[in-house]
Amino acid sequence: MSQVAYLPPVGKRERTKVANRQAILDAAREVFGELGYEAATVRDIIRRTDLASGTFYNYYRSKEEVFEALADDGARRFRPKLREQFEAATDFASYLRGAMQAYFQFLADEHETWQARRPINERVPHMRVDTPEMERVFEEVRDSFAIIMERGDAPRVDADYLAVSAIAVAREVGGRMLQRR
Amino acid sequence: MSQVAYLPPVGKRERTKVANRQAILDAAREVFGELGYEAATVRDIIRRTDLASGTFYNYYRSKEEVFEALADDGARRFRPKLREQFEAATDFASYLRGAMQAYFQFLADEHETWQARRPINERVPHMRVDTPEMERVFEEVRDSFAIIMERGDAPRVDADYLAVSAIAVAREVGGRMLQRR
Amino acid sequence: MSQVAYLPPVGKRERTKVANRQAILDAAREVFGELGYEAATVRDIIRRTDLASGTFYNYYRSKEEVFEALADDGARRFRPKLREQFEAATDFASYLRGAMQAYFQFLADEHETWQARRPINERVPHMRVDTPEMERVFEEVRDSFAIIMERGDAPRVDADYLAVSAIAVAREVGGRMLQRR
Amino acid sequence: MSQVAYLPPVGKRERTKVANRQAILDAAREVFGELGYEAATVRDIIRRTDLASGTFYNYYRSKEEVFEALADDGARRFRPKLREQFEAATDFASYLRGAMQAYFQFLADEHETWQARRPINERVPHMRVDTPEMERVFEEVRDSFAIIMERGDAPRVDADYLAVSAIAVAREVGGRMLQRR
DNA sequence: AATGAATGAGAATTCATTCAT
DNA sequence: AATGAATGAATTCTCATTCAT
Repeated sequence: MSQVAYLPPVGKRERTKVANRQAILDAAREVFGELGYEAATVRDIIRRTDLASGTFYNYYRSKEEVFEALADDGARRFRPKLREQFEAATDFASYLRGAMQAYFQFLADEHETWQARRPINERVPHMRVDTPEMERVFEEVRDSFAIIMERGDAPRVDADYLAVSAIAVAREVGGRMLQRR
Repeated sequence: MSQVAYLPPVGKRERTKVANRQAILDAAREVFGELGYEAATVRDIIRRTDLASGTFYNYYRSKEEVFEALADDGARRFRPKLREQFEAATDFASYLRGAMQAYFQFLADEHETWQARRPINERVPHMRVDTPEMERVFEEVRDSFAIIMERGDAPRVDADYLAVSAIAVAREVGGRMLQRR
Repeated sequence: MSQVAYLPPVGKRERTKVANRQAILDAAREVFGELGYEAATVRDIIRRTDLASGTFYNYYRSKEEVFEALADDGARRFRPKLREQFEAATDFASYLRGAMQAYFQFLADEHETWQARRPINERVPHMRVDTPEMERVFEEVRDSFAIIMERGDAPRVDADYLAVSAIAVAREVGGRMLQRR
Repeated sequence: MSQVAYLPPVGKRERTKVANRQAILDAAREVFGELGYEAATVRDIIRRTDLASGTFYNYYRSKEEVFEALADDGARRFRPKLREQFEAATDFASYLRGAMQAYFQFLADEHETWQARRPINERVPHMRVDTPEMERVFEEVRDSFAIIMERGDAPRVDADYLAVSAIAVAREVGGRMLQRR
């Protein structure tokens, strides 16, 4: 409050656009986690923020858009962990195990987020792999599978389907894990 | 007023309640398939019907309820097909293959229905296996796995997790299949 | 259908119209008492009955009508008590006291009914004295006042206004009494 | 589109919230006066206004709430008139007479409002003296009675009951006066 | 006369979005 | 860029009433 001169005033107005964008994202994560995607409203989100309702629209055009941003953000943050597992893996089994565990850990850490995210993935039919970052996660998994399978003695399986299946299992099992809290 | 004698008027009043219930269910299947669960409204459903808006509420209390009824109905109709596969299966692999194919076929046959159904399963966190009939499908799969694994030389794996995983993969792959139409 | 001759059928159908009319009236008394006039619906009333919804309309045309019938019925039952007080009264004061007490007793006995009745009286602007029987109660009070005042040494006051005022006070005080239960 | 430069458009946006709140209150007074409390709808009220339907809910949560605000407002405006009568009164009778007349005058001036107000007071059982300002009117009357009775030669009567009765009579007689227009 | 499902008008209310400040 | 009141379309759902049986 008392401030050394030359420091910009501290108040709502001083927020950077970046900070506002993040504030909305964080609020949305909470709200989707608590209410689910469908029940959540833009008002719910903006209410958790100290921004005004109109301000939401300076950053996102709709609930859908903020949801996608959220999913994208999660995928982006998860990818490095996946990469680590790939680098540490010695064979297919160890990669799969590591990646699954990493995912479950990530899920546990974000709990609400992912609880909320799932609905979206499926609610809009084509949203399975459908933010850019989610697509990159899929590619990462598929390519890792391909490399490891080639490298080793593993059976030749279509890497695409394998990746899809592994991701499906990870989600399903992860989701159940969370439901049991 | 003027009516051909001996021909009773054919109005909604003489429909059986069963027929009305089914008409709503059918309309809902279409609507969820076309618009997705979230976008669909009760009005959309009833509009596809020649019933009055208030009549919907004589049968279902909400969009949720009709959706659940739909899911339940689908699961109930799928179960016999699953049973057939179990009876025809000679080993684990053949059961898995048969069940998956049966599922994909069922999906293809119902297209819209399932496209719509998925959203719900996931939107409400606990809805994965959560209408009574869906639970019975899960049990059927799990028990079939258990029996087949015992019977044969298959590796001992937790049948619960295996069933969950197989179902997740079936859904995911099936969903993608439909998305490509 | 096939019935032993000479024995009237036992069942809903055997109800007399009088009994049905009374059943509706009784149900309405309860419902208005519990929900208040405005919140009460015809459905609420008929539900307390073992009659079908359509049957209501064989007896009363609307919620208003059944309410009026209720008010009328109450007034009709109260009038004799008022008459007793008049006959027992020796002077103005004793009549007023007796009538008030009789009213409060009547109110206490019917509790729900009157709790419910009041709303109506006032909700529809002209309903103060406005069922035939309520008008007769008013006349009874006014005439009793007039007779007693003439008979005695009482001050000459307009009997109409006096009756209106006395009734107003009785209602107000009676109402408050009930509110304190 | 074409606008005189320098003259800002006059739209609802620049109204003060106070003006909007008052506009709704005024519209409600009219509507309740014309239709009665029960028949009136929020739509009727907002329609008399040049506000949008949703705007109603920015100010009041329901028909009930706006009604209470109306009653409160009336009582607040009446109280000073009552005070004047108290100050001008020389004895109990003159106060009672003055207060009654002031009330009838107030009623006549507001006609519709009060015609409408009564229903509410009674519909909800405890609403007799129940907005803060109405309670203050009651207290004013009671205290005035007490002071005047102490001051003078008046008979000792419970001031509470006396006030209740006087108010009841004033309402009833006033109401009848209005009904005869 | 009784039944009770069907009707459909209409009420309350929410909510994404706009836009003057 | 932020604000937050205003907007009004849209939705859910209730309910009095009808009417075929």
